[in-house]
Amino acid sequence: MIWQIDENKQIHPQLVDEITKRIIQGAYSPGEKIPSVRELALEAKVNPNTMQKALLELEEKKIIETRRTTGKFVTANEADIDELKKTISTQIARKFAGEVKSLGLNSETVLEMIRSEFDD
Amino acid sequence: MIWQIDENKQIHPQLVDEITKRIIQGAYSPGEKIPSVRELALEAKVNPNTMQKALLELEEKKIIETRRTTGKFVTANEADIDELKKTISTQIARKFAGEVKSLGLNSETVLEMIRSEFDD
Amino acid sequence: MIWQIDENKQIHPQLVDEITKRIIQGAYSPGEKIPSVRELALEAKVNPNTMQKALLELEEKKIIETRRTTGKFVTANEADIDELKKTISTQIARKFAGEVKSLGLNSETVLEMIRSEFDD
Amino acid sequence: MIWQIDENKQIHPQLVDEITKRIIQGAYSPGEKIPSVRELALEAKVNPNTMQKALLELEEKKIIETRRTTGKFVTANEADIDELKKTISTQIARKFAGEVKSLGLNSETVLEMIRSEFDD
DNA sequence: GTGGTCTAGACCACT
DNA sequence: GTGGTCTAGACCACG
Repeated sequence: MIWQIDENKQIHPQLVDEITKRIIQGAYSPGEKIPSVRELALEAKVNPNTMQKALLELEEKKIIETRRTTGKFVTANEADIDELKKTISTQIARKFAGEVKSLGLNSETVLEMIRSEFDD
Repeated sequence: MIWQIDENKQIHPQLVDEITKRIIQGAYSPGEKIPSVRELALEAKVNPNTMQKALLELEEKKIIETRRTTGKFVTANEADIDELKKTISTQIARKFAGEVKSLGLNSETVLEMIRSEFDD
Repeated sequence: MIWQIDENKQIHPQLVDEITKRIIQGAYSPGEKIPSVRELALEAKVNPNTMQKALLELEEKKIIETRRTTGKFVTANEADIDELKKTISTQIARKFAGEVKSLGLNSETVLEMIRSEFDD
Repeated sequence: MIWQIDENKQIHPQLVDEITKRIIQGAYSPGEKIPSVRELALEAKVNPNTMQKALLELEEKKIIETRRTTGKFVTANEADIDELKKTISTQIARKFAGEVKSLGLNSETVLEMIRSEFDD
């Protein structure tokens, strides 16, 4: 699985986002074990410390949980994951809408642009 | 004019974006003088050096130009500015489309979300 | 290693030239790490920020590259470095030729002057 | 007559150099009147104050002289001018030789490069 | 200890 | 008062 990390921004927020995305997509499913910190760090070409920090943040958000000596697991509750998906989606949409509005684009133009992006 | 700067991200890219936005909106028009470095820095509550760096980047992108001891001016060529507007718009749209696609949302859902954002 | 900086001219272009020269000479070889920003700044008796700016310019010219938290390295590609040497040499020669031509000197005189300089 | 001024360097030294060059070439001959400060400033697209400062420096170097209410004149003494020409030429040659030596070029290569520049 | 960023404050050339 | 440059010193993320 590919990790796209921009070295010029802070790294662990990017890791958090990427893992969250994977959970939402179902790449890591509710109740499932996720790869070990070392494995993930290797994949992402990132220092294990940094990956550890990212996973800690996800745990604080109750998105994953640690079972000692066994590994880290995605939260079992599917409803929570669904809720998460909605929250993130609207966050992204809101941010996007804000940006295009501030450029002075009208909704027609914007919707058209989005449609053409989806036709690719 | 209001500056919304997030102190936790790098500042000068945010300044670049903000000024670019103003030029696209027409708040600063082609051929016109923009406020002095010091003035802008004061407005944005930012160190003049930081603003200077942002303006330098805009100059490298040929969006503004400097007349020594006189001030900085928006590029006179209106076609360039229009081009800029298109480029930026599609950039934003493409990024957004990429994000929502990677979350596994379909175009219907996405368009609906955008519409509801525009109804606010 | 000695740094000859003329305080009355802009400093960072001089730093750029000096470092470029060292790379061409092979004092810093392709693929090798160069001293840290702070170290170079200390050597050159210059503020680290100023050195940083100079190195940034070299990076934009693809002469050096940065590995975050590790250091800065000369571009590995030796052919590029060789190309660089040629480009710089002809640049200097062209500028010189332009100057002496505009003084109305003929090629004989010029060549003779150069020869005598090399006899020192 | 064309003036090539680089706005990013200090201006008046450039003016000094340019005028000196013209005198050496004979564009302004020994004993002759040179154009007025205003005229020169206009030609060079430079503030009259700046041109004035440049001419003052030339006067201090005894290259030109002011006759009140009449204008400024090139020093009458042709030997002086000739001396000047030699001094400047060797200065330029010495600087050039220094640069190419520090790049590690040998005299053969250098002489060849110069020749080819003169063949243009 | 590495690079990167920001602030504060100073000085310069030019108009 | 304009842009441009430099210094000094601080803090951050990362390894």
